[in-house]
Amino acid sequence: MLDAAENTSLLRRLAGPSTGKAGLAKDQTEINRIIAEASKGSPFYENERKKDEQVTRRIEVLLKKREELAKAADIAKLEANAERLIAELEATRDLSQIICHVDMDAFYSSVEVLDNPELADKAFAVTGGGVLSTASYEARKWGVRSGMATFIAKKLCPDLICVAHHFPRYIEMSKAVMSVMRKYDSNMASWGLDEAYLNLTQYCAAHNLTAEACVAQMREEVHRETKLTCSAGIAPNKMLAKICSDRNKPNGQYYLAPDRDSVMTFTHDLSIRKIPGIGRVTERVIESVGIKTCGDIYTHRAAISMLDKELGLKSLLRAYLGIASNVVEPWARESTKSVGSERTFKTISDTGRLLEKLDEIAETLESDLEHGGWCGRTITLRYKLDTFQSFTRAKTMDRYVKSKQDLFAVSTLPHPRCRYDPFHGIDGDSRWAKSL
DNA sequence: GCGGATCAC
DNA sequence: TATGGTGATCCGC
Ligand SMILES: Nc1ccn([C@H]2C[C@H](O)[C@@H](COP(=O)(O)OP(=O)(O)OP(=O)(O)O)O2)c(=O)n1
Ligand SMILES: [Mg+2]
Repeated sequence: MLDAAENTSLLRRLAGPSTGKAGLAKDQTEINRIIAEASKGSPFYENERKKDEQVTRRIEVLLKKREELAKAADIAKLEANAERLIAELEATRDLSQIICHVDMDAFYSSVEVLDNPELADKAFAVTGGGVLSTASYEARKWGVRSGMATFIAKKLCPDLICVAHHFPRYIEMSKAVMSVMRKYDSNMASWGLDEAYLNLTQYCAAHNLTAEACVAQMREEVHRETKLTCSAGIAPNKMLAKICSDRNKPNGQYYLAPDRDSVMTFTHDLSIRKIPGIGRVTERVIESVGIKTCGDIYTHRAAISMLDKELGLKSLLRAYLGIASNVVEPWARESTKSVGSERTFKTISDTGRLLEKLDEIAETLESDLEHGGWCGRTITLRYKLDTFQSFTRAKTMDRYVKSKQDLFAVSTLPHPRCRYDPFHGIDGDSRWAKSL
């Protein structure tokens, strides 16, 4: 039995991020109802429900602790602690750099339209492995989202067209986009296939351009060269720029002026969920102590100060102040810490066949390691049951390894939790420290 | 160092 | 007839 609050949080978990934007063909309550209806009783749904309950327990413990600590709390002292940190952070505020975050619009979908113009303005999604990678903006009007199971998306939008993904094409188009943008900052940092951060300070100065004109020009050039549209945010640091790039999506840009007042006004009513790193679970936890917006962080600074370890006072204050890193650096090979390969497959209960499957996955990983020139010391095996529960077993070797043979060392570790359960999926995998 | 949880695309 | 793949980080032990 779910009480009303738990039910709400579970529905939100299942529905994924709602746009919050106008133009929904169905209202969000109706969307949630259809998703719950379609999911109910499935092993996936049950697993999500259990995880959601765990979070509920975690919140209960947190609130109890707050109650306990509040009895003996010296509010003035707690607030002073927060104020001290605020002053410390404020001293590091740097508004001198023009940071831009660019995010391609419905990236995989847009590439599919290039290759099949029939899809333009249609409700369609890019699928693989039973879930959607992304959906066209037409499809999003029906509540269809990234990460959603294909069969649920079809219930929300019966006319949804499903297209299988074409990764090599996305990689190719990503390269084309990135090479246009890199002309504006040779230190550009790409994030995934469809996002990038740039520091435009130098370019703007050298070409006597305002930040907004510079970004408009860059987006125009990207479109001319690739026929793809993107959205951009311009702000004094990476966190703010990323949030801004979402404001005028699709095919738009948003400029946040580099002065303290503009930044503080911007963050004041900003939902904490917009902060990169604050996802659905953290949002729920923070909301439970009365914080919904970045402005609320200041109001509740004493409580957060008290629950510093659980909530992270410093990082929340940074969100409140709109202070974050403005360093933009290109990807460096040394920053890679792990390389892995995983597959989900139909349930296998037979140990022999399971080991065969693990062999295939290890083979894939071995090949990826070879091509990338990687090796590593810690090997992690991840496996998932048909209940969707997943576990990991890791082993650190006394030398760096890369062969399939060596990867298998981890397969002989005991797996006490799954002895009597059929496997659903296994992830052969490994984590790294060093390149060859 | 290990395992679980969370997050991002 | 049905819920992906890759990589990173943080916390408590
Ligand atoms: N759970 C997810 C999220 C995203 N992607 C892929 C498909 C997207 O096209 C691409 C970029 O992710 P975005 O979050 O930027 O989403 P889109 O670019 O599709 O749409 P938007 O216009 O909202 O940026 O990454 C994925 O495979 N699985
Ligand atoms: Mg995008």
